[in-house]
Amino acid sequence: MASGKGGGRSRVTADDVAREAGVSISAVSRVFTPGASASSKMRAKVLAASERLDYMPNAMARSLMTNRTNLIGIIMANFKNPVYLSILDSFTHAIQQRGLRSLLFNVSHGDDLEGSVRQIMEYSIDGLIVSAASMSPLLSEQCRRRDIPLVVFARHPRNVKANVVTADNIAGGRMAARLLIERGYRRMAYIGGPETISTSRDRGLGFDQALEEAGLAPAMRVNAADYGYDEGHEAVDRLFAGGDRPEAIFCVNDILAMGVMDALRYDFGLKIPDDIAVVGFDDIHLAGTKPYQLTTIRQPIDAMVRESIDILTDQPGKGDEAPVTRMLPCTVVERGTVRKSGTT
Amino acid sequence: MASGKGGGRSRVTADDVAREAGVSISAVSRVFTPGASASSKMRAKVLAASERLDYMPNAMARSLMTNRTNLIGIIMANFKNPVYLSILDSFTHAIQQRGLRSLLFNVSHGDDLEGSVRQIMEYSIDGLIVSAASMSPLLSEQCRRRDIPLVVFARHPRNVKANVVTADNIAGGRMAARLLIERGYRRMAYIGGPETISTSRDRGLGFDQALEEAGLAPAMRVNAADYGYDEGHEAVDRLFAGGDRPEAIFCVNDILAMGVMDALRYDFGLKIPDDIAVVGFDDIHLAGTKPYQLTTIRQPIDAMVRESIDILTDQPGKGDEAPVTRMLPCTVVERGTVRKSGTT
DNA sequence: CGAAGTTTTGCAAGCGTTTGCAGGCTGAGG
DNA sequence: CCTCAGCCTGCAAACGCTTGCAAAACTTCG
Repeated sequence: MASGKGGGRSRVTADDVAREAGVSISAVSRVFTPGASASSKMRAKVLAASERLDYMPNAMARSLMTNRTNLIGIIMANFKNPVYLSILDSFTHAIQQRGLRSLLFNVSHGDDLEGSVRQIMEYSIDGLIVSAASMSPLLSEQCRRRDIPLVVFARHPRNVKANVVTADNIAGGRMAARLLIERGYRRMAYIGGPETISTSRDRGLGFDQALEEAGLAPAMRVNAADYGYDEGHEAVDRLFAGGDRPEAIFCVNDILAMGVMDALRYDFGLKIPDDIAVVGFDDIHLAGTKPYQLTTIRQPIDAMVRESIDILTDQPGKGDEAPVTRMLPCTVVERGTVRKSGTT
Repeated sequence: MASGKGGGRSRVTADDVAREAGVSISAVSRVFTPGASASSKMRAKVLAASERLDYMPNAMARSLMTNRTNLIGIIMANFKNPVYLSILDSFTHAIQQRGLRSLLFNVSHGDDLEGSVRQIMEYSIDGLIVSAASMSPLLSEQCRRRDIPLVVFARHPRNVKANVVTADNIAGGRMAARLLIERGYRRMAYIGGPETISTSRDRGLGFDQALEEAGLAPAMRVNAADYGYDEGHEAVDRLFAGGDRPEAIFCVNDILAMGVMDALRYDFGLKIPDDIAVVGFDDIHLAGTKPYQLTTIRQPIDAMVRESIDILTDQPGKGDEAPVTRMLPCTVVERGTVRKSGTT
């Protein structure tokens, strides 16, 4: 029966506040429920009592009745690429702005996705964002069954039925190609990531499309084993092993491009952009640093994030609607790894 | 098969499973509660029924009874420094390993901490990790009042009563100094972060201590406005404005050190380590890349994280114990920004 | 001043679990 | 065959909140 007495050991409940304020429990509840009706007199009494007792509604109990937890799940896997820190920043911020909370799941350490799915579902979250390579059909099936809106972020899986928010990677690939063509480069290479990943495929696809439209040969192609700096070195080694060196390299993302640039400069003694051009993707903060000055294709992260949250929060009304796909345009960020003049 | 009539619209509850299996609700509950007693026959029936119905206990309802949410809150602010991506990786992984979940709060966008605190407390989390500069006494007070174990991570605030897990920053600063002294450097500078931050203070303190012990003058000192690459440039400008150039610069962290290195090389045309030495702190992944090859002091992130979670999960038993402080040792990671031989 | 209309308020029935308690069942010992 | 432990199991009371419903309180107006 510890209401206000002693040191405040046990939690203060609505009941305590009600007693303290001389009103009913429902009254307390209504004061803390945005839409509910309550006279200003009562509101004042309850608020004062809550203040005195340092009361705070229990989110668990509330969600039991309302069926809403205000929790948004975020599944992430790639904790090596700094761009994901920006993404996380953007997501958590957007989520908090709307009075929601972020439940973060890490599926990178070989923690099997399937197992995690169970753990996630126990919390009956209000929405789920998947920003990880592995998008199992199981997951989308579970979400559908439980009516949990799902957004796949920055990936475009073919086999699952889910909302998708992504950059227009194909168009982004084309931008890279057109920029290089315009500047007089002809023999191109594309260094992608694992072939299974849609972003890697799409960027390469767009790149080749634009090359073909310009009557050029398709890009020489190497797939890095993973998105990372070190993989960039290894990819260049393989690319150059063929003997036929390209004039320009388009990389599936910035962190890889940085590894590529350093391999070109330090291992092969090439000058960028004089000897060879490099274009990246993402526009991470480090791409703008002095040693790199990387020309790159920027994804509109913030806009993509906003779009994702919008879809999640709008969904409840619609229920069985067909999943939507939003592709947001990329932009070219020109720095110093592609020469300016279009010489031949 | 989709069990529930109509297509599985509403959640499957223990009640449904009980009916399906021909047992009581309590039986279902006990099967899903690790310690509880249940005959293997009943267990089998319940498990089979749950499988058929795709049942999953509701974490909210459970925590209402048990008073445990299995939720660990993480408060973070610095989403620009890549080291925090590793930290987050490590934390989420460790948390999930123990069957807990991570609730992530971003307090970087000027979202006031005070307001966030309320939002956090509503979820009656089982533990809280604060890895942000701003550690208000209010927060620790609230945690104490609600009996929520609290760990301040990688910060060492003086004014709050809370558990603290941090690297031994003073010793780390000394390591940097001793390395530089041993290699024959004499006139040192320290580029710190905002003076209010304990890590910045402590690293500088240790650095100066070791200088004094060696009979050297204290380090010239500049404080960057924030931890970031760009701030490194600006700090060097201010440092060199005095006219008296140091032979070596110790930076409060790697990302700042990278900015410093590039300012030295590109703006002042200095060679590292021939003209000037640089030492960083953290050992982020990018510190090892070709253009930087930064010699740095590494914090044992994984160990610190494990220690933090241990404290959080042990705490419930102890309750009112005095807060503990754990300082873990750093190590020197030598690369190429300090010359090898100790010439004079 | 009283009737009709409009809030405001309290009651009580949930929400999906866990858990103390007591009755039921099982099997061993007499 | 009966008794007495021991385990299982179901009942029902929480946990802290929301919300439909109807009574109470206040307004407005004839």
